[in-house]
Amino acid sequence: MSTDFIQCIYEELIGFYGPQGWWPGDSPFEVMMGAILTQNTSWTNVEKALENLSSYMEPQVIYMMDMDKLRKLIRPSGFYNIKARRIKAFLEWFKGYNFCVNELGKMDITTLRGELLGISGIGNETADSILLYALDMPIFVIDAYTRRMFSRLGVPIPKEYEDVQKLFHTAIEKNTAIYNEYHALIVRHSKECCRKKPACNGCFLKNICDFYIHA
DNA sequence: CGCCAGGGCCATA
DNA sequence: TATGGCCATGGC
Repeated sequence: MSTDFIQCIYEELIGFYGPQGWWPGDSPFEVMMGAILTQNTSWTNVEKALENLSSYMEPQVIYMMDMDKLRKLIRPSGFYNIKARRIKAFLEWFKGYNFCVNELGKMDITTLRGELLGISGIGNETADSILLYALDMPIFVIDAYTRRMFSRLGVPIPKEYEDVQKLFHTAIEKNTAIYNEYHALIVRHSKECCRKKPACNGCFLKNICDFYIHA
């Protein structure tokens, strides 16, 4: 059963790597900006952009900021024309909640997710990253690493984002801290191990994988 | 030099 | 529904 396997992999990863303490960021708003900036972009480049933004890191300030200035500041993160537009679109929506994180935190998670997805430039992964890592809401983030890692380990992964998410929501208890750690661990392991050993051969997950999937 | 990174939108069939 | 093109920088 792949749900047991998914639980088990979490235990293995947390045992091996320990807690990851995501998301790196000084405030929920910075996490939201990072979530947009990191779309298809390496985190090291995002860090440069966030550093450039650091003295302006308040929603009202960036909302008022000249577009050309914003473009220039986030340039290192790549796709800077599009991302500047996406940040402005997000802030235009956020203004409706008085740029107040606490107001978002009081909302029903399904309603809020729907609103985030309605913003141009916010898709499934970015929305869920904001919900989980900026607002501490219990939702599992699915990304390319998650799909690749588990399909390589032998778990059949659906095509639709929501279907993959359901798989993890079913397998793991609904717990924000665990969802937070698990996704971070998947990213950590994917960067550290799977990139060097594309089939996950010989890594410490191999035995558990053989036991559950190939038994 | 080429490849890719913690996606998402849009046009086309 | 499902591909394919596009956006762009910096690390390796």
